Amino acid sequence: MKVLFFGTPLFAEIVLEGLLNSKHQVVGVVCQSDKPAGRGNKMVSPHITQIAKANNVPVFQFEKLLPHIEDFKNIDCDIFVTASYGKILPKSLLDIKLCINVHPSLLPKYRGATPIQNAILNGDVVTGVTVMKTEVGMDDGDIFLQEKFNISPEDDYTSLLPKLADLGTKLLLETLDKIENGTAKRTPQNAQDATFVKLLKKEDGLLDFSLSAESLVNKVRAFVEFPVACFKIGGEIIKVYKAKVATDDFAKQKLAEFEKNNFGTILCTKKRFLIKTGGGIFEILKCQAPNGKILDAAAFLNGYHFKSMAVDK
RNA sequence: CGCGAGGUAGAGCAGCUCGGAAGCUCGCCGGGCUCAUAACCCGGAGGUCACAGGUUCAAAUCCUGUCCUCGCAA
Repeated sequence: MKVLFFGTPLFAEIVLEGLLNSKHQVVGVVCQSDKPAGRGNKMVSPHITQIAKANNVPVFQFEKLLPHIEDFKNIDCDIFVTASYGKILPKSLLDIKLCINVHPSLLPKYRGATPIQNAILNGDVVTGVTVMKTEVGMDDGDIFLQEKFNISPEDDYTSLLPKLADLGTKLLLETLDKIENGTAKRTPQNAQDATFVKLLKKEDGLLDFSLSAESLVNKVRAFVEFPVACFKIGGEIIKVYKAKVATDDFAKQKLAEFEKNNFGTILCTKKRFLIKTGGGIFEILKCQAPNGKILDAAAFLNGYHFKSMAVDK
């Protein structure tokens, strides 16, 4: 089939690559417009544009889609496919052709912008990918295909996203085949079971050490790309990129030594970075001081001068 | 020219204000001690202080330029 693809970030890139390597033909890639980014605020194109250009696929970048409805009507294609495009498509656009979407969750659970992060954040063991009809409502269209996927305790957002994107690609290709030969079936979502997840904000990353160590580790895993889990000590922000719950004897012994201290107390600074929490011991494995590089805990501790032996409240 | 921080031994850092013998913590190599070690003791290797100019009797340190890295903001 001739596909017009809508998508912008990494998840969309992976699905697009899968489409390009399939028997289906991608007639164009629609992504968000260039934005100033990085030091110097230079204008940067979404990376997906390079993939499109490398495959000689035309790229369409619009600030708003609505003024370009007539242009879309003139594009020779059979179907629209969206994958993490980043904006809601107007009804007048969805009326032109059938439009299907790849969404990395078990819909109707986790409708919205950050399904992968929230699955990890909540400590889910199972998530999945859904291919459904794109509607004006947020991720509420009829489901074509859905498949579960196990989240490993070792997975963080960075490692899980490509796995779900690969699964999404597989389901998308199956759906396209079924639509093409007329065997596709749709199942409405059960709206009563729907949950919604919002865009993440900077302040969402702040770690609250009154919570359990396990939930803090989940936040680290979920937010590793953005906004990055962090805490303050002596007024300085320390970002945490990798952490675990410490349950070994050495850690337990340290916890016993500081039995009377409040949560947020740093238990050990020799070679391991342990912090007492409201439930268990939080161990930092990779972190970053302001202006510094991301370091292993041992390297970080060699040179870092603690201004306090407890995390700021 | 968006704002800011930095480049010193294999790693992480101090020293720069106020120029005058290259330091700390770890790692590495060798030896010692211990029932034991994520402990301790002794010794050792390892640096063109990012690069290029300038000032000076003397520059990691002061001045100018270049390259690279990172944080913030978007």
